[in-house]
Parts: sequence; structure tokens; C-alpha cells
Amino acid sequence: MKSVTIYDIAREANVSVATVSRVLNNSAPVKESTRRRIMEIIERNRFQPNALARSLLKKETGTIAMILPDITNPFFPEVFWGAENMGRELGYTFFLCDSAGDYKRESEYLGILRERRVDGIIFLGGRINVANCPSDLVQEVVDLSVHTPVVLVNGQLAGSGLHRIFTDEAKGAEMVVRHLIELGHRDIAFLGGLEYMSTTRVKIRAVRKVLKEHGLELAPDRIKYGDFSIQAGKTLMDELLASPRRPTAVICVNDFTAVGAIKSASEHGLGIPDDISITGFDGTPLSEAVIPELTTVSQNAYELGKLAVESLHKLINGGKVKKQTVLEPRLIVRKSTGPAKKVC
Amino acid sequence: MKSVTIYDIAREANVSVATVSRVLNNSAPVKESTRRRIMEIIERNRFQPNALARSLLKKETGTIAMILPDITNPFFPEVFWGAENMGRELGYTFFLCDSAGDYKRESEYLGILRERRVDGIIFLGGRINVANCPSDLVQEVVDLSVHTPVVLVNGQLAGSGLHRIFTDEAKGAEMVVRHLIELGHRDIAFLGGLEYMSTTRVKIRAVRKVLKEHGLELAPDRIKYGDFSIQAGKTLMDELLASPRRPTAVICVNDFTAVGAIKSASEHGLGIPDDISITGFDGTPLSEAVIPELTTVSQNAYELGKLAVESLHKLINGGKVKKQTVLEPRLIVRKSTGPAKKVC
DNA sequence: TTGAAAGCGCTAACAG
DNA sequence: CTGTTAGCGCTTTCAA
Repeated sequence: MKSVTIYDIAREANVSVATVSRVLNNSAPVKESTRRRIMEIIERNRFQPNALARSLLKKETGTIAMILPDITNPFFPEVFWGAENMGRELGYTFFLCDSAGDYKRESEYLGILRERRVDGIIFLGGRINVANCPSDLVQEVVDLSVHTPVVLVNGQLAGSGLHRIFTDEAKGAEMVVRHLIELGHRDIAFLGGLEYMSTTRVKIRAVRKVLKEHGLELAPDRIKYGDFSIQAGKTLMDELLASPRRPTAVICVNDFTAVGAIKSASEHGLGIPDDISITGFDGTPLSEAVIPELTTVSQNAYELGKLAVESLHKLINGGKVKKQTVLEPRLIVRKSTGPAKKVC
Repeated sequence: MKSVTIYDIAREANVSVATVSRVLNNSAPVKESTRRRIMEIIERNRFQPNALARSLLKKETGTIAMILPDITNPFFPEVFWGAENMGRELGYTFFLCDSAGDYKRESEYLGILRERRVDGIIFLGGRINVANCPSDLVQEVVDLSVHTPVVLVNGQLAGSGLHRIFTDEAKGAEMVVRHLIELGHRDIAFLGGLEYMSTTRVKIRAVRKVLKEHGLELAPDRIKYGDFSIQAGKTLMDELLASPRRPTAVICVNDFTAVGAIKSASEHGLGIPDDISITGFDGTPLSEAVIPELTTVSQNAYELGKLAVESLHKLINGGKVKKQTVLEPRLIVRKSTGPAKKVC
């Protein structure tokens, strides 16, 4: 299955490969008549230049890789979609690497992507979301970033100086608490999230802060750690409702756990938001699909992806880019939150 | 930013590049002592062979591309995840191309992937799901498949002879209808899906068939076409409920529209499944997240992706592969379906 | 067990 | 406007 090369075209057109290359890339003037002749031959043979050969020479591949922790979590497809749309216009094709949040897989992919000479990497999840990332894992990314631009989305690598794009999650959490307090809630709980992940910590810290401003606090028994799944939300809510005195509002670490919490509450015969208010986080499509529709915080996932590619593109072309781009979260008030019941 | 090459390693180790290549690939015996020396130098310099150069020579890139119509539809991430897990073990890295179901984008990507010399392509959505695909679009894929193995997932290209992996949607739809009929439903409606897409047609045909077996029929006013979104499900259900006599059960083209239908029904004060039964299709995580949990048909999305890669891998290596692999659908009975109300 | 050398398909000086 | 030629970084005969 010999594939046709630029030489075949050149021979057939009685010109040199250089000329063919020129018409291919419009890199230099070519006589109109020969250009047309060459084009015709190219099309007739369905010739497509070999991107590998070109990349080898030009030292750029026109590829960007996105490493993310879970493509089945609806937040991430949204980010990818934003990135791809932006990237497509700029001529990039995307590798997608699902690390499952596993450091080993991340490292594995980092190596592969380096071999494949991707032009840039967008990194989400896993090591950039833990509170204390082992320094060798940080170093690995930093080393890579010397040759390959890296942008961290919604995370960080302490002391790495890597470029970051993220939503201000603390502010988002604050907005949720304020919203709840305005509705009269005084006994608020926090549900879900792994304790060692920064996304969990940041939110809890923010909740505490606002609560404190109002003379309230987040008691230890009002925090239930778990992972970020629907199942976790359900289990954790079950636990919470097993206690004698239940909170009037529950802030969930993400939309998934909120959905689980809703299910649990429903099963316990509680009305939402009449008996208990529940909030999500991320603003995934899921938050709109569920009944009642979730009050949540939009992270502008699409925008996150788009901006990541924009930054990466500038970085790739040696431009100057802000080290940090912070997106404002947006509180979306829907049906899952309501006034606190006066009687408890 | 000169990156280190096999020459740099060779020079430092006082051997030829051939020897370095040999230790890199274990392609020929190398004296143990020199192997170790070379390895040491490789590691010290953090040398990583350039996959582009290697691919150019070997005519294989170790990449697979997946073209799909909508990564934000939870069905597709599941397929991707299955594919990636299988592919990773086999040494493949994945390009992900979201075509948005647009033929133009599909063509664009097809071209790009050919240039990039991907080893194989997994094609979903868009042109392979329409009832009558223009022959030039079919031809385009067929032409490509001459050089690059292509596997069609849940779709087909009439007369193309391309390899296919798909769930038996007709059987799935039949299972749903039988389930509903057993529950005593006699007036059943079908909701959602674009009329010209085969996935819609196949299901409607199957519904009709089973209905007919029971002396029932699917009247024209019991079919509401739309797209595959939550919004469509809602709108369509609104329409359906606006009619004087409402059906006792509604079969939705996918989980998304079912969720929309549920929302609409709830807003109309209908209890599910007490007043009306609603079914989804696909068995996405969403179907479990919603309240009430959706009775749906699992398409084994993960398995679909996994099998696609398996087939592709064999195809790439010149093996023989069954032209068609059919997966059995699985009816998942949950809370959104119940006995038909005797009074209507 | 090792080295020399010929490409893989393309681009980019450089020289007409 | 066009051709010649030297690589990009690697693998693989063919010889030694």
C-alpha cells in the first residue's frame, strides 16, 4: 500500500519536490500554470502530505493534549469541548488522556506526550488537585514544561510557577453560603469531597469564613468527607440524616454528590427545598436535569477550556501570558434551595 | 532548546546510533556492560526518543482517533473510556474529534487524521446515523479506509462494507415495549429523535412491530419528533400532554429526552410512574441520577468502545475480523415505569 | 556484538 | 520562478 509522496507528484508534474512543497504551503511564488498543474495532480492522486515528516522538520506537531481525571464526569467533557472548539480554529488536533486521577497514569501519559512532541498540554485533576503534592510529581511536570508548555486548569502545583486558569472556587462557595444565610439557614452542613483534595479544602475554608462572619460555625459533625460520586452523596446524606438533629441546608462539593444527596433526602421522605435545601457545584448539565433543578455554582467549564487553549497557543508561540487567569464563578439559583423552616 | 537525540547519546557513550537504537528497542543483543552504560546516559539526560521520527520510518504511529458527535452527551464519554482503557494496554494514544454531528467537520477531521497517519479510526454519529447518507460522504470514508482501518460504532454506511460494532437497538426497543405491555399499557407514545436518523427510525419500527403483535398501533399523533436533548424531551412532552387524551406510557428515544419528559410531566402535576410511565434509552449515568430512576436500555457503551479498539487493533495488524459485532441490549427496569392506570 | 549508511517524506536555505 | 541539497531523528539492512 505505497502511499503517494511529494516525489511522486513532482515526477508526474516534471518539477522538483521543492516546487510541489511551495504550492502545498504557499511558501513562495509559483508560476500560476505550474501551480494549477500540480494542484490537479495532487487532487487526482488524492495526495495528502505526511504530517509526521513535516512535524519532524518543523519541530511542531499542531497537537495539544488534555490530561483529565474522568471524562465520564460531565464537567470535563464541557472543558474539552471548549478547548477543542478554540483549538480547531488555531489548527490543533487533540489528544485526550484520561488519567483516572491516578498519578502513575499521569506520569505515563506525560512521557508518551513528550515522545509524541505535542505542542502543549492542558492538565486537569489528579496531582494538581491535592493539597500536598509530592515534590517529585511536581518536578516531573516542571521538567516537562521546559520543553512543552503546560497550562494547569482548576488546580496548582505548589512552587512550580506554571501557568494556571481557574475558577475562584472559594468565592463560589462563599456565594452559596451567603445565599443560604439570606434564606434564613443557620445550620448548614458540607457534604462530599476527599479531605486531602484542595478543591474540598478551599470550599470548606470559604464556608467557615462566611459562617464566622455571621457568628455561625461549621461543626465537625456537619462535615462529611467522601469522594465526588453520586453514590458518595447518597451514603453521606444517609449518615447525616441518621443523626438526631438534621441541618436545614447542605452544601455539596459538586453536582454529583448533590444529586446523591437529593436521592437520599427523597428516600427519607424529605421535601426539597421545603424540608431541606441542597446545593451543588460546577453547574454541569446534570444540575439542570435533576428534579428539583439544582442551585449550583457555574464554573464556566467551556470557557475554562477555551482560555486554556488560548494561553497555550500564546505560550507555544513564545508570547507572554499572565501566570494566572481567574474566572468568576456564577451562582445559579434554582429550585433546590428555599427558605429555612422556622421549626426544626 | 535543542532536545537531545540518539546521536548525543551515542557520542557520549562512544558507540554508534545503531547500538543506542538497539538498547532502546531491545531489537538486537547488546553487550550487557555497554547496554548499562547507555541506559545510564539515557536516564541522566532524560532522553526520550522522538516518536515522530520513529513513526515516519515504521509507518505506524500508535494512535487511534475517535470521531464522535457530542462529547457532552454522557453516552460518548463512556464509549471513549472503554476504548481508551483497552487501547492504552495495546500502546495506543487517542485523538478525540468532536464533529458536533456536522458532516463538514467530519470531513475536515478525516483529512487531518489521514495526514497525521493515525493507525485507525473509530467513527460514531453524524453521517453514519442518518437514514440516507449521500454517497459522496460514504465514499469519502471508504476511500480513507483503504489506507486506514475504520470501525463504525452504532451506525452504518450503506454498501460500504465497513466493519461495525453496534448494539441491537431494535431489540432494545422491543424489550421496552414488551415491558410496557406487560404492565398493561395500551396507549403508548414515542418521543424525540430526528426523523431522518436511523436510530430514531429503527426504534419506531420496532415499537410498531411489537405493538402490532398485540393488535395495537402507534398512531401518528403518538409520535413526536425532535432532537435528542433534554429541552426537546420537555417541549415534546408538553405538546403531548396538551392533547385531550394522553398516553399511559411514553418511550423516549434516549435518556436525555426522557429526563425532559419527566420534567414536563412533573410540571403538569403528573406522578411518575403512577400517572404515566416514561422510559429512556442508552443507560447513561444520568438515567440513574434522575428521580425517579429511569427504566432504560443499556447500550453497553463501555463495551462498545472496548470492542471497537479490539477490532481496530486486529485490523491494523492485518488480522481477520468479523464484519459485524452485535451487542445485546439490556433492559434495566427501574422506577419510572409502573402498571397502567385502569382509568385513563 | 557493533558500525556505516541508506532512507522515511518533507521543508528550507542556497543558488541559479 | 525553480531546482539541488542538506538535514529533521530514528530504524534497519549489510558488513565487519
